[in-house]
Amino acid sequence: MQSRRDELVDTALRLFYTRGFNATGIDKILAEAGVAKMTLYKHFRSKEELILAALNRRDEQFRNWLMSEMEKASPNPRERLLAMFDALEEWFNGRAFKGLGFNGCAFINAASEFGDHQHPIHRTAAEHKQRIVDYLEPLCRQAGAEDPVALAEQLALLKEGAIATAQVRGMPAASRTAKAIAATLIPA
Amino acid sequence: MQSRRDELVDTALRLFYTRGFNATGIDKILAEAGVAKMTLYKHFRSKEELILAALNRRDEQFRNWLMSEMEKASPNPRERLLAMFDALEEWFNGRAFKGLGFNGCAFINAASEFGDHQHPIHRTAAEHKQRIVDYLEPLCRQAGAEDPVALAEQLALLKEGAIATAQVRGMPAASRTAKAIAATLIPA
DNA sequence: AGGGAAATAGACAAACCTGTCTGTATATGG
DNA sequence: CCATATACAGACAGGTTTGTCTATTTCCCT
Repeated sequence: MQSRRDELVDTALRLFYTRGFNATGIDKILAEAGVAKMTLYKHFRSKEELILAALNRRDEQFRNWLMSEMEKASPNPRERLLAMFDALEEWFNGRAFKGLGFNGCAFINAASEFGDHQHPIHRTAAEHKQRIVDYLEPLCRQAGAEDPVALAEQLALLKEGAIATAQVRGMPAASRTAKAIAATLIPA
Repeated sequence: MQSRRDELVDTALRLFYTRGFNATGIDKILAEAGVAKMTLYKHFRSKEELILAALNRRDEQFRNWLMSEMEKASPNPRERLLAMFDALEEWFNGRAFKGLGFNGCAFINAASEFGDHQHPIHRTAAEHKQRIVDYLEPLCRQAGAEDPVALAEQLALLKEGAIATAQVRGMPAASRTAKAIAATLIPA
């Protein structure tokens, strides 16, 4: 059973993700969550804190999803890394998160709306991206990469490129473009 | 000499780019441009039309800059394509557009704030990205690519990945990661 | 069953938003 | 040099925003 706080964070995440952070008012979140305003301000000091909570939820949700997709695809490190791009395509096609169509990366979106790199929201976005790289690196090592750190950065960059391309141009197949490149980079 | 309309569009572009579209109010643009409100609404029917004008200006400005950087780097197609990533690094380090620090890609930002793919602003962003691909393709052909269309898509995806990485993680060196990959894709 | 914590509805303040309107001033071209 | 177009300042309407406050109700635990 979900606490009021959790319902608030879930609804906020959904609305922030689908309609933007600045464009989503507190009142809309409250109405959709069926929660009173004072309840929100008892759990969070401000809208900014709610955004941070929503992004932290998304970080957990997204990385859990991505890792489990990769890990269930194959025990082989190379195949696992390549499976990331198959997972992306599922996401781009709206099949990854129930009730949450693809609207780009929540963290790229957040970093774009809160451009100042010192801003807590921007920093949270940067941390998420770093965690993805940190997850890829040992896999790159296991796959026999000469420079696993560099390869992890390359694969992460391909992932970002696929996301941006899929979102802006409405091109879910960008995942395949990225996968084809990745296949040439990961040792056989 | 610049018309009032041009001053409006320039100021709007600068503020939209550095502080976001929804977060930037009409009044702030008017104050910074030193223009009266009625002048704005004589030239544009709404804020949305001003955003579209600003993005069209940016499309022209950005592609002119990118193409001239590439073309002055080398007459050789392969070198020209690789020079794109050197240009990106200049941009990431804030040296590309006078008085306009790097804040990600204005079109990725726009597509993220106006997520609906049917929205005129989102469409304008998609068109810009397509024009970049259309510029790369003949160069890929001249460089001797087996499948120039596919290579153009790959290079464009690397560009997007570098931009997103540079912005979210504050990592201008992402351009070099992308360039290293590009060098393996373009025939020697 | 009763006491305390938590959630509720709804009003409110103060600031902001976009877009309209009025009346005045400036500048340019014939 | 005057007529016309353009831009000006500033008020205004009507709606939205975040965050605070009060007074009431609901729920849970012992």
